[in-house]
Amino acid sequence: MRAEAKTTGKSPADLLVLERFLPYRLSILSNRVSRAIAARYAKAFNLTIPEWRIIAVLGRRPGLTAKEVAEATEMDKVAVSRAVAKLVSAKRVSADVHDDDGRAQSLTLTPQGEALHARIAPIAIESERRLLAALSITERAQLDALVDRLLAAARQL
Amino acid sequence: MRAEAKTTGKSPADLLVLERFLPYRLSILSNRVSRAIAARYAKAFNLTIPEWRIIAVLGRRPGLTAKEVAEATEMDKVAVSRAVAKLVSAKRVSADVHDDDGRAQSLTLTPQGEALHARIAPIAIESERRLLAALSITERAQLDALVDRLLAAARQL
DNA sequence: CCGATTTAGTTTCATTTGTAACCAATGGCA
DNA sequence: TGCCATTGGTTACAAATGAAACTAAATCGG
Repeated sequence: MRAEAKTTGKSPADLLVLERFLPYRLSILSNRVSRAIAARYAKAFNLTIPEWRIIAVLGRRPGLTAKEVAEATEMDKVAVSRAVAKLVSAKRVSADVHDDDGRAQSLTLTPQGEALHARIAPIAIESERRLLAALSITERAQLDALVDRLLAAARQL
Repeated sequence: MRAEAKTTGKSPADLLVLERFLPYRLSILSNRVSRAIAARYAKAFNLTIPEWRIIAVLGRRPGLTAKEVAEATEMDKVAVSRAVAKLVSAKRVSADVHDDDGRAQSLTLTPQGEALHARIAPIAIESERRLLAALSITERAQLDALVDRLLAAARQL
């Protein structure tokens, strides 16, 4: 046992235990979950996570511009641009010049994109269901509320 | 309004709302938090997140091998190898051949590494504190328990 | 209407990350 | 003892990501 002189004995190591550190745990949790889900569609459909997010958003809100997609998915515009390019060349998304802005493009799922969406959405939902199976209904509601609050708090960090 | 024939009217889009999808929200949350914290030390100390994790773990548990560090931080061994290489060349970590295995190395913080740890740990703790300030004590306990359960559940996904 | 500024999206280049192949030391075990 | 499968760690190469510069269309001020 190392002498601690007359201090409190609190060293940084006592205060910061990585395994209990919330940011670290959130990162691990998020990675585990994303990887598990992506594993179920990535190779099979040749689809990356950013691409899938765009499909998901366009499925519900067709006609968004790239900028709007970027806002809705919280991806940056470069990521959106690249993913959209791949989706368009795979004929999963069509990009038409926006009616009243020649720079912007109006993005929509093609029938193939729709079909893909229809196939993957259930897989995603099912994964979420399996994850949440570990919690009771009440706990799910708690979790939901807590995550909302943390998301808001994290925005101001 | 589009006709829905005689089905239930539930399309994948109704079921999967990205903004409410837990895996997506966890990903956003984790990114926001990690970026906010990293912003406070990354440039100032020229330290990446993986490097920081290794420092944090070695601070509490000196003498671990690269493999053990990889397990403790849930990083893969390549990431550990690279980060350790940088840390060693920056003289923040020392790597000595392990006593009873010539392949393995025993990793410890140098005095400089210790000093860095002592400076960053409080920053990290403070960030976590600020994030958790959004929650009551009870809620923090709830969150902790929920995250534990989800981490376990996610492992089996 | 014309030039200056802003905005949508793309491209380029450097860095990071992931996967697989690899090297070297170890631990059976015949 | 001497071979072979395993394990700790690194290297090499490809793909993903991020920051900044860039193009082109739109808006604003005069």
